[in-house]
Amino acid sequence: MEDKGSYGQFCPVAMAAEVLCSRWTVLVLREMLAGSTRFNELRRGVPRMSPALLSKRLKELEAAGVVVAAPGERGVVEYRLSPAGEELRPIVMGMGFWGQRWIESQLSLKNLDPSLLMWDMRRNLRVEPMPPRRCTIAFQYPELAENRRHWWLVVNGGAVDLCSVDPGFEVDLYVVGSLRALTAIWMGLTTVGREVAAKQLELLGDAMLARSIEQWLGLSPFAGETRKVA
Amino acid sequence: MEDKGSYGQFCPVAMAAEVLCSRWTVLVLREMLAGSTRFNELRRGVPRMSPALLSKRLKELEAAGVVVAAPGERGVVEYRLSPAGEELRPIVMGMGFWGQRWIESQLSLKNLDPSLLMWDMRRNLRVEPMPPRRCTIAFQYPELAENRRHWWLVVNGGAVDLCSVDPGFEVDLYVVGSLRALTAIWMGLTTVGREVAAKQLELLGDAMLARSIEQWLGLSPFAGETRKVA
DNA sequence: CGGTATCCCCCCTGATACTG
DNA sequence: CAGTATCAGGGGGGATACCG
Repeated sequence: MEDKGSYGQFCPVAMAAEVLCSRWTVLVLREMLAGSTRFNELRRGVPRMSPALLSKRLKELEAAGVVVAAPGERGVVEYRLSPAGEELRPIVMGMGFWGQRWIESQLSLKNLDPSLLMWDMRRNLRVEPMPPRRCTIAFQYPELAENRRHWWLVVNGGAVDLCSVDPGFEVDLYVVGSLRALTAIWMGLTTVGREVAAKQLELLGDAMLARSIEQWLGLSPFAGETRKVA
Repeated sequence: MEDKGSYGQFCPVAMAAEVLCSRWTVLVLREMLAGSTRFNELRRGVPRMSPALLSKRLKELEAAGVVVAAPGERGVVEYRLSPAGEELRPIVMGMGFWGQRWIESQLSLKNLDPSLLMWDMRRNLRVEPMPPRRCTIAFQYPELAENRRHWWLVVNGGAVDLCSVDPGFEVDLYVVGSLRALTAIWMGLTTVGREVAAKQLELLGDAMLARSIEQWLGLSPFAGETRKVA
């Protein structure tokens, strides 16, 4: 009779919490709100989530009317937010802004991950301020193991590609520094200029690209929020 | 090294989700946002949560800087929201509004609970439209077992008391009907007038009080939200 | 690429009792 | 009243392998 997972409360907060507050769920929603639609695309945003669990969550969200799964262009299933799901945007974003304001940055910076960071940067890179030609930006994190040290963002014709293996193009700009510094920049906790001055970051190559980096390197959507804690 | 419960992501959404999205947590926050401060007061709002777990969650929220526990007037511990906790209000309320819009009401109405309903009504009853004298409203749910059938709201000098045992006062108004009907009214899914007309609800006693019931019987904070699903 | 299947463990959770 | 102690059970979810 009594559903095990249910709070047993008619209150809309409780009903909503049953849908939203299971492990990984809001992170999956965050990925979908950011525009990911394919299974493996979603996985890149939640790499530590097992595919079985991601599949289960997607089905749950579909059953709840939040996600619609339908074959896309080439018959491949695409997951999209329903209108109900789209209306979760202010809630998920609100959680992010709250986290940015109230979670100690030291705590966040314990969770460094170059793959997630580069993936985020790829998504938010601003193409317009860049030269119209193809540009290749190489990121290097010297302190990391070889297989996670090198990343390339290739901007070409308005599209941005992220590579973890050398695409072979001539590199226009090298961005070399600690993963912690670049993550802090991404989160709006510091700036490129400050980290360069502090020798945590080095820009090598095209001077124009280097000078305009704060124009084209997008920051986290939450970077502007004023912090209330250290 | 790697914290087990952590998502391992620096993203503020993930950090916030670690704090907010464990079982029962948002319901505890809802209670605190509604004004409850004492342990057993909180328990009344989450009756199916074990005291051990409530205690654990309160400690977690305290560690996260969301809740402040401090001895109150008579040395009894009182739990209050910190500024960070208070800033969760739009998020928790947002979840409620979203639930009201997008969760099928049939689903909510599977979770009927007279104790929660009466506790909510006690909290939101509007004293001003009532006569200045002491008023006793008796609620009866004939279909329920004897021990959950009878409830009394006693309004006296601006204070509202909820009793599940007869306080002994003369009753000014009897509200008799199905728990489902009264819950639906509380949630804004229907109105007193409609349920009376449909014979799901009966008002007996003081005609003035009966006539003004929609003035003094407060509704759920989410009742006004326009529904998008059945 | 896009998922299932399987295994298994740990911890969450619920229940009950108890204590200051 | 305000919790803590203890215990048992179940399932959530992590890891890995596998399949179409």
